[in-house]
Amino acid sequence: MKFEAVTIKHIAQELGLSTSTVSRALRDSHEISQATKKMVLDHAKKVGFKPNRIAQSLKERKSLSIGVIVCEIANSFFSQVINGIDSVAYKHGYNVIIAQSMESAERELMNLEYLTSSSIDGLIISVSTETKNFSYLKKLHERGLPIVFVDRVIDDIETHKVIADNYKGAYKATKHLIERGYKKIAILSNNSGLSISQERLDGYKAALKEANMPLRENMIAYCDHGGMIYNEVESAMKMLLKQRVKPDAIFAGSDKITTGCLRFMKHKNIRTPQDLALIGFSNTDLTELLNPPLSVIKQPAFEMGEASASLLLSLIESKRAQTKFETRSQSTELLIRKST
Amino acid sequence: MKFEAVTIKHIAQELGLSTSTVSRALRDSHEISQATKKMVLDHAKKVGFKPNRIAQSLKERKSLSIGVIVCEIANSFFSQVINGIDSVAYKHGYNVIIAQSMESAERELMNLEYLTSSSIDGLIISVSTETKNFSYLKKLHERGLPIVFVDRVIDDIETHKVIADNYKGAYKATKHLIERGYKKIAILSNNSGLSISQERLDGYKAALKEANMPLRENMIAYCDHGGMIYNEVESAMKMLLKQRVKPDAIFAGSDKITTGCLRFMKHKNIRTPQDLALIGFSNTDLTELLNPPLSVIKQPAFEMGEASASLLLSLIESKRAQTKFETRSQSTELLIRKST
DNA sequence: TTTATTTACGCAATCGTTCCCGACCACTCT
DNA sequence: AGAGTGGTCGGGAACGATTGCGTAAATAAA
Repeated sequence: MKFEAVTIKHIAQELGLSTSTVSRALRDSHEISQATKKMVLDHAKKVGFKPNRIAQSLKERKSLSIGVIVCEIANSFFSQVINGIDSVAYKHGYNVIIAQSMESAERELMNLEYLTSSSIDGLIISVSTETKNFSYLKKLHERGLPIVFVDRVIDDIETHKVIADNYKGAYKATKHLIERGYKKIAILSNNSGLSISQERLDGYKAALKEANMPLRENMIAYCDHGGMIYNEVESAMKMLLKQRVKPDAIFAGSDKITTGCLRFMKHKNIRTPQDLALIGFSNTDLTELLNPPLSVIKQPAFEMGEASASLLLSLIESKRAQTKFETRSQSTELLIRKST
Repeated sequence: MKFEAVTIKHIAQELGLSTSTVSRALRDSHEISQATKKMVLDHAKKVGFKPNRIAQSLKERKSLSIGVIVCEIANSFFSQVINGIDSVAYKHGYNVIIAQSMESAERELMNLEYLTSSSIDGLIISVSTETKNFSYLKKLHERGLPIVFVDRVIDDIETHKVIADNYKGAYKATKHLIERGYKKIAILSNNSGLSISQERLDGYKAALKEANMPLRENMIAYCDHGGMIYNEVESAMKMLLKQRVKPDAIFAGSDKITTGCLRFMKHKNIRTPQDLALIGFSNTDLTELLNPPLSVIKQPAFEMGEASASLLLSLIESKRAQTKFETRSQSTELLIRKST
């Protein structure tokens, strides 16, 4: 079934004008008389004319849409980021096309190929945990596609990046645990290949070092898919708890890892914080309602989305190729509650 | 800055062929020799040719993208719905363009106008709480735009609809409360203009009636924006608790109302379920980790997204105008935990 | 009155693909 | 030998909107 739209050509015919005149009248060109303009505008309104954006895109060589690739929409952090992106894009008349990688490099690549076949003017991406090969992304960037990284960035590609201050966030969380008197602090990190994982790990290490506490390698565990699969968290936790020296506190490196961890403790009847304290990165607005209310590091997700959209739009709308790029690091918030 | 793409014309020139031949070779037409096909395909691959989807859209009069309008992405129910939509759309080579109404009818209309200016082939929408005037939507539908409603439907418009079995869900929840011995069951409903609100209210009433319990009008309160604003929930709750006969149980009509309600109780130090029981519609996967673990009615959000996308695609791809439409009602799940 | 300038509009090309017509060649069949 | 038949390919017109250029009429300047 077809959706018959009214075009400029219809208006031209019905009014006995040329398409050029109609087009110019609609765009309020100075070379069209007031009388004609009014006639065209009135008629356009009457028949409900809406310019065909596809045709405009083809002509203008831009689509007024931006692509967004995240691992998963149904993740509080990313949905908030998208919300921020959308709010800025909407204001500037851009569409947001969303694709999910589901933490799969293959799917990410397919989304990338699909989105970039001239249907987006720019891209905001948070790479998947699996992504090891950036060549396609790099090629796109070299060929001039405006790209902004958010959260999970790729150092090799020089462009705008928007991140949370992961180092400081992790540092603050770890320091908080130390101040609370915990001695054996384990970290449940996201995939080690991710920029955020490294930064958070560094923050963790720095806090330990500052307190002259030993850095034990067996206190570091990884969830390669960021906790998207619960099993991953479960086995990592089991591994940590099997050690001779068991941790007395856990620092979790992502939203899903944090809640997964809490879920694990609940299943195993591990009391929090008496048996094991827990703090982690998380952006759900439900943390204070949890049992126990979770101490968390919260990222300014919405603001990060806004920032990346602004930066992307500035890239898209700048006339010449940019050479100066910025990395915006936004500060995290430490919310101390009952779990530590 | 511009992203210079390689076109069919470039390939034609470099190979000394016409654009028609190249186009046909790429589309594996029978009227092109194997030799030429191979040559074109190889060269296309070498130079990284990707057909310009905008041009294809213009020519084919379809964009291979579907629009989705929901009130808010950062809402667990809707993000799961979108996830379901995306999974089906992706498989069929469609893009998903997401817009948020933020429960504002005005914004919904703007999104609608924008998306439908020939840039989407079909629409999946869950109307905003504010939407009272469906005329624009109706006009679009009459003009042939394939539309599928999900969750919040409009009865007046005849098309496919995907909903949860709200009546039964609410009935089950209320009945559960009754069986637990609660006598004064209040309902905190979403905006009364919404289809889902009516259905849920009806389920609630039916359960009361079946148990020969009185239906008290002052046990019914509304949150006009579905709990998106916490204040709304707060004042509704205050109103309910100010009554001479105070409720001993609350049935909350949406995700945000449910958690908002729990938040309110926590702030006011109202113990759950001793002072006041709570059950509600919710789709966060954190409910069992809450304090107390929440009894909830869970909707098959992902599946609802899948279903609406399938139905929409069948509408889009059907040759002639459909006249027979279905309303898929998917059953909800009652998860009994500690809050009741 | 003649020339210069403005005003107001139309023609046609363009964006990248697709596809309807032909056209041309090499065969095959009467 | 002439007509018919496939097999391959190119020309060119779409799709809908934009825009440089050309030009007629209207007006101003000389």
